[in-house]
Amino acid sequence: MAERKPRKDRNLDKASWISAARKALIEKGIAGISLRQLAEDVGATTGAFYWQFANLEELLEDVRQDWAQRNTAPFTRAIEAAGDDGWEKYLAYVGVLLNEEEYSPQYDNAIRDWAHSSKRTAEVLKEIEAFRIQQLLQVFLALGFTDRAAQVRAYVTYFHQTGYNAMQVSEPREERLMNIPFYAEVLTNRTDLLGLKSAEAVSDLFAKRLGGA
Amino acid sequence: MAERKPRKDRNLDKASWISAARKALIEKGIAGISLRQLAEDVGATTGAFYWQFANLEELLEDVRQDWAQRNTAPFTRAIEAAGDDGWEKYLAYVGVLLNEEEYSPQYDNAIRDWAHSSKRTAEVLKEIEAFRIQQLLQVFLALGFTDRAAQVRAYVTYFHQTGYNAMQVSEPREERLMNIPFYAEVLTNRTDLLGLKSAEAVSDLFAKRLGGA
DNA sequence: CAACATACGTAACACCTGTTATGTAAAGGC
DNA sequence: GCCTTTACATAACAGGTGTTACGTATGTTG
Repeated sequence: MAERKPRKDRNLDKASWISAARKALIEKGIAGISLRQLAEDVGATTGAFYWQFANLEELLEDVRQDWAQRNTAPFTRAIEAAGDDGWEKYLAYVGVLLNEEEYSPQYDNAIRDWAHSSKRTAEVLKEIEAFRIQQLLQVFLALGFTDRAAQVRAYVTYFHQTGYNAMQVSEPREERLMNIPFYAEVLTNRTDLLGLKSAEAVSDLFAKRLGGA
Repeated sequence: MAERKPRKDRNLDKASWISAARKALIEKGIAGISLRQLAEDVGATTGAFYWQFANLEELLEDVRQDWAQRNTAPFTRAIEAAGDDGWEKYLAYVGVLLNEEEYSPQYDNAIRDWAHSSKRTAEVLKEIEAFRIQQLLQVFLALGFTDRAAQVRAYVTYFHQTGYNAMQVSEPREERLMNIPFYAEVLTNRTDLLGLKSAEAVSDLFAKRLGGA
């Protein structure tokens, strides 16, 4: 097995290994990453791995950076694009959360798990989370909250989302959409969305905003 | 090493192994649990282990049950003891969260991590979390919220706490105490605690309640 | 005092891990 | 056509894992 293919048919670059590692990390946790398994996934052997990376740790560091980029950029883009209005910024944030093709909550979970056994991962995670909370703080300041009130609402919003992801809640999408107006009321004190009486109405709101941005 | 001690000096029961496993799980995650390491911790060898347990899985199942009991009972006790008033129930819940000798958020984290690679652990976790959220729902119903509003506030409260723990936030205790009135306002809409202007005043409130129960 | 069950310790098994040394087929340069 | 470099595959090494077979000291019973 693992027969040698003609040169043109193969393109074993770093990205292939990172992609396989990301997939394994998300599906089975950091303990599920094994060189032999990764090699099988990319259709190569462990020997090939060491042509692209000095060692496993080098790949893992690339995975950390891959996560930091993939799971942060979508929020930054959306919130910036929403303009200066706080309510628009909040809706943009929720919009990214709902559109899970843009970012992966499971990726977040896997990194957080990994951080418990890897100092370096904990370091990267801490840095990114501080950035995200700071980002949410700006949203709540733009919404008119000040000082500790804004800080606490940013915390509740982020912690709530983290907890929701960590628990891998499996509620029907309709249920999730119907809850959004209520979450918005608790977190921002704004009742704007409570008039939306169907899941479709909520869904449309964010679809429209995505198109307009 | 590992010399044979006189029979009277040793008490290698299941609890010793469970305790060592709990410690290892919390500190290093499920991957950090190794039979040889556990044996060293309890001052025995792997051979001794198989006298108490049929295999590793049997110990791990005991650990799952250990967690379910330890990290749920304190909340049940406190909320029941608080009587029928919703506000008192909420304060009792927060009181347990603050008094981390009663339950271990790190234990929760470790179990949640483990659940990502163990179907059985995920099963136990899911069951316990459903119970906890149901418990919080009763608190918010007692506070006067109804239907989806009560449900959403129970979710936000639990998810927020889970996220807070998962992130291993390292804020000074004074900071944490000062935030409590604001969290209470966001989650319950009650402003009762906003008058407390010092960390000590918040701390006293819960100390008094603990004594009175 | 002898016989027996209890409660371990010791050592080995098979399997898995990251890593490395070495072999080798393909591509490019002269 | 030869030579060198590239890009792998193969196989082995050292060290870790759960598990098991077996030896052995201790405590209990007759």
